Amino acid sequence: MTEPMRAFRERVLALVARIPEGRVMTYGQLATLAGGPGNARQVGFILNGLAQTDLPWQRVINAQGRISTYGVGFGELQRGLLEREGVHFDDAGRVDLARVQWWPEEDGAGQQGHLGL
DNA sequence: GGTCTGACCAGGG
DNA sequence: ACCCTGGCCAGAC
Repeated sequence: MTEPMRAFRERVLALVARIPEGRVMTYGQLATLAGGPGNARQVGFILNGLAQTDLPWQRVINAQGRISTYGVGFGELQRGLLEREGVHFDDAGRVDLARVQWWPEEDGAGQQGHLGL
């Protein structure tokens, strides 16, 4: 693995670790914030195998608000974990990103209107 | 090198 | 809302 890619991976994991309970981030969003816009697919690859770590991997979904892990057998688990955190899925199996997507900037001062406004 | 694949994404029909 | 397409780029052969 190349050095730049290793650094990218570390930044992605660091971001995932900061996602608050009940909130989510998308693959593309993580890629961009980690300094690799366009590397959304790599983020999925990086997260593969993280299901047994203490990182909140379940809080990463795709840009359409859908679970992307059914294909690798973690779909039901991921959805269950998120629902247990209070994330709501609609009839189409999607979450309302406008409400639950998390951006690091929210840490210090709330900016995004996720508080149901 | 070449080629295929993927826990993706945005756009178009 | 759906499906398809092209673009994307690191890994694995």
